[in-house]
Amino acid sequence: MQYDFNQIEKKWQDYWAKNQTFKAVNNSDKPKYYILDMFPYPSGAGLHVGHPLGYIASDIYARYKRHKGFNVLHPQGYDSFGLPAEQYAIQTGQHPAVTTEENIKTYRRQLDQIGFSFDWSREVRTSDPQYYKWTQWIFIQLFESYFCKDSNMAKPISELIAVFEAEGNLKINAECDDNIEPFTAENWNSYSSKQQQEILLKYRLTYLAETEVNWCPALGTVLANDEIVNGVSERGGHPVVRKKMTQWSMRISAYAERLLQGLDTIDWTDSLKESQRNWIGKSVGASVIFNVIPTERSDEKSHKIDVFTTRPDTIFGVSFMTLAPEHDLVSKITTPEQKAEVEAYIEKTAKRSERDRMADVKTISGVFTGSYAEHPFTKEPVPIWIGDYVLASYGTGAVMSVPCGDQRDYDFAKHFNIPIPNIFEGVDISEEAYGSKENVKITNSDFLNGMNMKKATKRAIYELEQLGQGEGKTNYRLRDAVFSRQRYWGEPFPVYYVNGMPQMIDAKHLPLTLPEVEKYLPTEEGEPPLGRADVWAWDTNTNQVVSNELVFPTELSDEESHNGIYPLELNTMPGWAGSSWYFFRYMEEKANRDDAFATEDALKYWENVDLYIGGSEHATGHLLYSRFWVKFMKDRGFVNVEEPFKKLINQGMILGTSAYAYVLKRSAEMPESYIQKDFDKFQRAKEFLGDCVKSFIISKELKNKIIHGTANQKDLVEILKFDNWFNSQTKQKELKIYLEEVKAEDIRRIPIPVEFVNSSNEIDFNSYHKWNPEYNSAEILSSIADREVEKMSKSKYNVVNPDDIVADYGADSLRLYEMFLGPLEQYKPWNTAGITGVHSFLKKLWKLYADDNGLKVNDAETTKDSLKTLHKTIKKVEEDIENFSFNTSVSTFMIAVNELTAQKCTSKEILEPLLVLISPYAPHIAEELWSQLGNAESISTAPFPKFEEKYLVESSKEYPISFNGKMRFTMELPLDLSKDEIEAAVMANEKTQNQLQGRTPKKVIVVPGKIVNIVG
RNA sequence: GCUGAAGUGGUGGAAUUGGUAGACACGUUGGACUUAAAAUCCAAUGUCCAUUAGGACGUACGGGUUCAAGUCCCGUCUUCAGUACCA
Repeated sequence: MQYDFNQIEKKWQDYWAKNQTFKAVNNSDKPKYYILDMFPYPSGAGLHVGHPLGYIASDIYARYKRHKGFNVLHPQGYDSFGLPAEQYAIQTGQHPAVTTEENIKTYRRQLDQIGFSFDWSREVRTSDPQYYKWTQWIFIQLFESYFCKDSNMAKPISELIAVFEAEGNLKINAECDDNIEPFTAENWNSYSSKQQQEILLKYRLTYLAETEVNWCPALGTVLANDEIVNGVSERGGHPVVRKKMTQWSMRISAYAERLLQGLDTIDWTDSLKESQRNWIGKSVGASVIFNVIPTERSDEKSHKIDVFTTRPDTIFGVSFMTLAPEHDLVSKITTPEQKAEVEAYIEKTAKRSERDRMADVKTISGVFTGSYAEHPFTKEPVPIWIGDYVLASYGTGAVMSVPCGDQRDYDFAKHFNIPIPNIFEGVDISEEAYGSKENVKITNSDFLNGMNMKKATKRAIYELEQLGQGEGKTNYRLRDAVFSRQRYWGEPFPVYYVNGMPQMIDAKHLPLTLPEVEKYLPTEEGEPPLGRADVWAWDTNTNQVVSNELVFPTELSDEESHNGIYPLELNTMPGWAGSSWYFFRYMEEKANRDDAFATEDALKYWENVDLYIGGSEHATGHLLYSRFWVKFMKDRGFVNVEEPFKKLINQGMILGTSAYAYVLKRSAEMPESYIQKDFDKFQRAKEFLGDCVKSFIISKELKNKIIHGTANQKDLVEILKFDNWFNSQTKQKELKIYLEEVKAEDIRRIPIPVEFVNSSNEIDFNSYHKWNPEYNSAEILSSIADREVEKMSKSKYNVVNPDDIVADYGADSLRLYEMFLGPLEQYKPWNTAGITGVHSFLKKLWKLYADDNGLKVNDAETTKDSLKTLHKTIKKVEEDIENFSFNTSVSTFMIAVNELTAQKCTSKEILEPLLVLISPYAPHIAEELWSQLGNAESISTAPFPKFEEKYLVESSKEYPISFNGKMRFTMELPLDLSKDEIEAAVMANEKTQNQLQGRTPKKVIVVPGKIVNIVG
């Protein structure tokens, strides 16, 4: 009986599918457990070995939970709207739905052969109209809601309208746009419908607003910040301009405080919570209004500068103000004398990206506007500057500068010779600002003198309020999220426009499906791709999508004479729309999904996700938006939970181990990109060529030490050793001289596909030359590959496809190896060579149960050793899984199998439970052996073995005997000895006397069961 | 700049509360089997010194606490990720 993994794995995957082994049920006596992976975007490239890492971990946990008696929901689906399919459509004209369908098929095939215990009957796809119908529905609910600050929750907009009708907006405490004019009930009732709609938009949780975007006219599209490099588009290098566009926004800022507070209730990693906290960016302080002093020549009335500060206690330390160069007031308050300089500065700043402004902290720049503001208390004039260290996008885009208390203000003041008044008692500020909030008293500050920060802050706010020039304020960095995309392959908005005002399509007519277009590009006028659709208007008479031609031209129509056919929204929703609620959809079985996104019963039963596994790159995107939508849905009574994901684990990325060879050929026509211009890499290349067997490279660290002059004697010895080694070998010397003459452009570094490099880093040139004959005549080609760890990518030829691994070693080997690589959350390199280790482990495991003559397992008596091995393993594996330390349990299995093999164990009593332990990790081999042992049911139904301490109790211990903390030898002693008895036994040992060489120990430390340390 | 994570053999990594550093694998070397190769099995394998016995050094670097430090404390460096000069 051989371990035929291909046959076994196929057999059990078919069995699971046929018997629906992993189908979850929505009612059960067992406790529920919902374990979810971040669903994948089905890209055209298919899976590489990095993708399944998180799925394997969650699958192990899901299978483990089933053994532990839980009703487990472990679904999978596809985030199938997205840019790559659209780009492919633009290039090839193929409908994104078609390519997406193909990609999903590939993904499914690849996932299936890894043996996941997914309940595929609950699959979701965000691009499926039956799914996005409900995404559109949620959008409508957001539109029909506002955020009540009194009750701190979302409420139906109808309630707000009722208030407006009864008392206007004077008393209402609701989250809204900044530019709200107060109105009475009378005003409201006299407004036209359009005016009322405009006002309501300012309160709705999703609303239309003018937003600044990075517009690239050449591409006809909006670009993300990281798609722009040096002011031009990353692809194509086209110019990018800032442009205002009307877009849908989500009022996520209303939920800032709840999103922050909620973090304390969920079990996520501290680093992840920290990045969300930073993103929300709460700061408590005050807003202060400074009146600009009008000059004779400046225009009209006085302007007001609103600043936000976290340190109102330092208000008497203000010696200047700084506005962001983009600040609206700049053009209004700049004096004619300063105008030229200010404008030049603004132009200069506009070219710098925010990243640029941020990275460069050394350069201090700014310009005086010529104007002054009046200090609210002292009434002294305060000069107003502009400086690019103040960002327009945060707070009010203006700062009251307190150089004695803030280092950036201090540097700015020093640079421009602005006075630095000291308001801290007994603090020296001649060298730097005093940023600490603790242990200091305020001075030179009128009514704040002698107070500490806390007290002074309170008092300053009180005094500002008395003057009407400020108030206590909490500021959040979190901005409302733009929700429109100028793309084709996304959810259409269920929105049509009457007189320019957005109207929702009634939920019962959803889904509003994507129209057909002949091209997936923006229109020539710069409209989104949906602008190309011919049939894209809403007929309110029939509630159907009809031809655009039926829409009355706006100039001819007013509301009365309209024919009831209106243009539909041309934008689509962003990628995070569908992913913000998909975890609820899985809760419902497909049969019941027509009338609700999930039934109440299903939502009540599954509540929220118990364990969520995915990449940390979603920390502030998906994971924040989902929390926002769930809170909203809770407020409106659609779901019962406040948070979507109770526990969350980030899996680290698996990196590729690229291989490079160095080629020396002066006249070769080789791609420019292979030339090593980087000095370090050039040196490395020379060393590789100089000695293809072993390369000694001075580490980067050592180089840095030499540069910084911090190398110690030991480091210098290292360097000398390297030189000696290189010089002592004549052949090397010749080669070295030869290489000395070599110019950087003579050495090429060529990527070698990883499949042509063996585990000893030797390059298989036969295969390589067949694949690429270009370098057949190269003068020298390093025969050993230089390895580099980088992201897996096609262009680096380091992608490893799981299909190949499964074909060569089997899914169980792949699963074990992915776990064996290292801790789940860590970034780690993939190296296929190492898989032989886990593969031969599986073979050894098989041999424990079966040999050429068939099954070896029998009813033999258990031995003490075997029981000990088994229970040690149970204990460790259980602890490991609970701690998500999957790498260490693989080692534990190896140790167990090595031990049981050495013990020649054949006892069913030992070997049967061992299979259950291994089955979450290597389910196929476990199922096969389990059924060979005569079990009719799938191993997934078996309970997890129970650990029993009694098998691990020892009677003696191999004590390490240390002298001054250094272990010298070990001594086997019974565990029931007292401290004194242990000491006596150790002192009587001949080796102890050898170590002491006649000295009398000063002290003997005995920790029973642990260690003996002899001092002296 | 700030925030977070990390730094252990040739490589991936282990050491869960301070108690035998390097488990388990990969790789390497030697051996067995074989006409040969593959597969499999056995042995060695942190570095240095020593014929052996054994010894010295060793967890990024420099200090400290302790009978005992990879683990705790202080300082420094490096790498990776994120970022918003956050007033």
